[in-house]
Amino acid sequence: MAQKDEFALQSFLPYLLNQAAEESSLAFQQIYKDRYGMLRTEWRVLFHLGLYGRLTAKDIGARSRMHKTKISRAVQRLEDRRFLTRAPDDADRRQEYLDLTTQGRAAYRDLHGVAQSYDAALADTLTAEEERILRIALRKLARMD
Amino acid sequence: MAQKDEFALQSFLPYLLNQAAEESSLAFQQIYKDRYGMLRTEWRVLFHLGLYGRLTAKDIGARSRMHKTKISRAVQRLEDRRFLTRAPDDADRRQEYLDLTTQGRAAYRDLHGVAQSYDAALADTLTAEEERILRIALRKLARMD
DNA sequence: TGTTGTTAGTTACAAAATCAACCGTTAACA
DNA sequence: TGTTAACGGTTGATTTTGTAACTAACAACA
Repeated sequence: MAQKDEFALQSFLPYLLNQAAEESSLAFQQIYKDRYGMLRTEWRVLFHLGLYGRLTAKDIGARSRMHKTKISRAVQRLEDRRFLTRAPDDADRRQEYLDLTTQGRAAYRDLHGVAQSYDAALADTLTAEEERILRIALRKLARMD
Repeated sequence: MAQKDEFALQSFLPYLLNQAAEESSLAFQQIYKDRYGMLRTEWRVLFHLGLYGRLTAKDIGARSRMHKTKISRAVQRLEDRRFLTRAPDDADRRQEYLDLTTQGRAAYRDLHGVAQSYDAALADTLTAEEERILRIALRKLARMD
């Protein structure tokens, strides 16, 4: 009655995904932390603003699926450190538009470049086919398709 | 002088990996939390013990790459809730062997089964080829190969 | 208008993760 | 042996996150 147990922890997709995610973001995390004292949430907010321009906190939430309290705190910290400014929306005074400052845009450009080469380096550990399929599969799993 | 900027946040591998990891572990997380009041760290420790049998905290750390304080606290909580016991190692009294209790093994078997079908459901959203390549690529990125 | 419900964002408090310092034990080696 | 370093594991202080309740503004509609 030997029970076949091929299902090791290492084949559990959420576990694998987590390990790969952690391992792959470690070095990059160190960079935005060291250079700009940013946390991951802050880096993400900065990235969204750098990429799409003026957004409200809500917009960022919709795109990133970060919880609004996380965004609120990240925006606060980025404002404190002069990476962004808030502009009231007169048409709807519940929300505020967020804009990167000159300093914010500089940080964005810097980190954008780092991310780009970091991504290329990661992809280099894979074959072209693996990379292509990986991106497709991840989009599906993240429900981003 | 239009600068081509194809590098969106959504193509950054660490970001994609994180989103996929979060999205894919959400529902499962709810299960071990609801059924056994476990946190992710605790579930991981339980799983390692269920899968490999008696281990020390250090062994678990080496396999999972969790920080030792996380493991220490997870072990503590699992012991408090009678999912595992500690046995002193007389050959090296710095470390302790950890063993699942009957209750611990039952929880492991239950969650193991859930994980198995959960994994199958996730894989169902992918083609066979995508799944195969995905696992290979993730193993490489997680440096588990 | 006025009441009720919804939305954008913040805040307060509890839960959890991180980091450094720590304790007892073992290893290395003069 | 005696001294110093390294190791396994724990603890405490601080930081970060999660959850819920909150405020202020808007919307819907009687």
